[in-house]
Amino acid sequence: MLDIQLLRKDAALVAERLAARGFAFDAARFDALEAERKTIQTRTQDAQSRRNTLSKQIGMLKGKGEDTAVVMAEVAGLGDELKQMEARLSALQAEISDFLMEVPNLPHESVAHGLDETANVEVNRWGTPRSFDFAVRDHVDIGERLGQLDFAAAVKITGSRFSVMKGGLARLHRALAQFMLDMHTGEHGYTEVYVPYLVNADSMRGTGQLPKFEEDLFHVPRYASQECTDVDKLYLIPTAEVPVTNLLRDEIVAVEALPLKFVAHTPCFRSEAGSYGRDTRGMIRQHQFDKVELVQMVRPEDSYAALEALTGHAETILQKLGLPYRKMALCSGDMGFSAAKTYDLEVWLPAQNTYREISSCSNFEAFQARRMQARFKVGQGKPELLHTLNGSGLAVGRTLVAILENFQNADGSVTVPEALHPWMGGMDRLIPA
RNA sequence: GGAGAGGUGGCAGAGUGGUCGAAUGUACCUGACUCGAAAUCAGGCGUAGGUGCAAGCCUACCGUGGGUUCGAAUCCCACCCUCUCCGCCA
Repeated sequence: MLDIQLLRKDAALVAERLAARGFAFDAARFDALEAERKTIQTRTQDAQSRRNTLSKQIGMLKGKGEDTAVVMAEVAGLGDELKQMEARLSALQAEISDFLMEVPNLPHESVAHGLDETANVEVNRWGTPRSFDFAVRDHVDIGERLGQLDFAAAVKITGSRFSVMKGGLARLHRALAQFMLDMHTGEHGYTEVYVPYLVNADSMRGTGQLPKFEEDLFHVPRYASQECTDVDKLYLIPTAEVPVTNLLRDEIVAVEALPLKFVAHTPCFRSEAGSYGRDTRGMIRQHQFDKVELVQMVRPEDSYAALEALTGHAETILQKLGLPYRKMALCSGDMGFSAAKTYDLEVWLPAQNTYREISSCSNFEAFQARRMQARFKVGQGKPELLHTLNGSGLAVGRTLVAILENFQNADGSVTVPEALHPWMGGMDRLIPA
């Protein structure tokens, strides 16, 4: 959510900056709503004030045993009108809040202008894509030839866009998550957290998934055999960002506690509505996948340095695994709803002969913090909104795909990167059965 | 699943219709005393919004949402959460 004070002061400027990301901000509507709100609020509060004064008088008179008829008569007329004004005011405030909740974050000044991914800027590349002296297979072929990746079984059990892994591949998947967690806790100073995979609507609003992106989410009724009204829905998390960032919702922490750095390994659930034709083959786009997520809460002045550091933490994983990648600075139109600045890390996939997103690292500035009232306090000072950041470190399923494709051998086996050996129980290759 | 108790300021804890945004204790901040500290004493000490150049004034908030009333922390309804006992369970 944007700062309403900023909108009141300069809606035109905000509209201009939002246009850079392809969002049409209706400044006229905002101004009209605000003007009416202001009038109604002032009038309502005046009426409330009068009622309170008169009611106190009644209390005093009764205390002294005097007659209250005159005052009672005066206050009697106030009731209906006041009720109407209060209703109108709260309707207006809800309208303004709904309006604001659908406005995306302002892009940081360093973000390139552009409306889609073609305007993204490559920041750097790491590693050299390997050249193969045999025909490369994609991860689906490799996994199925190993006899360790089974999409047919997943379709039978659940449906499309799920997968079943077995044996060494399942272990490799687990090893990846363990390796990432151990790196981030041991080397990068993050605190591991375990969090719920089902969250309430307030949490989804806090990080910005709601109200705009309901269709991307899976949800369940809070109780079995219950009609699903909004309040009674629990949502499956689309990323650990949601439960982890919401740890700070409605909290005020001492400035000494910052920065807070959390890492969580969770499954993620996405309905992938509207992407029916894309990445239908393989594990690239699944309804359920695992991810190790990095989350930071920092002082506002530190958040851009923290974004660089956090992105670096994700890059370290790719480097240790020996996976070639490139770092992209997203343009204004390609960033997520809540982000002020985002770097995507894209890993090299030989079978697709291209780089594919494996991590997305964003600074949300105070956008999420304002929605969820996540604040810090210096000494006895006034609470201030902190800045939130997060990034994948990394998406486990896609990392697995990258390993299968980059480290495949002519005989159908796959070499396990050395960094993962401690978690592989002596297994250094996956070999077809 | 059954039975009961309860949700009040950072914490503890009063308050069952009328100057209650809320006693008291404690923590915290400022000042006095002290070489310094402790102890003691005095004052301060929630969040959000509106209005004003400002001092300030006003409004809302006692788990959440409704309702009754001139007036609700207090009464009524629904929901959420916590705790205790029994049952069940990884």
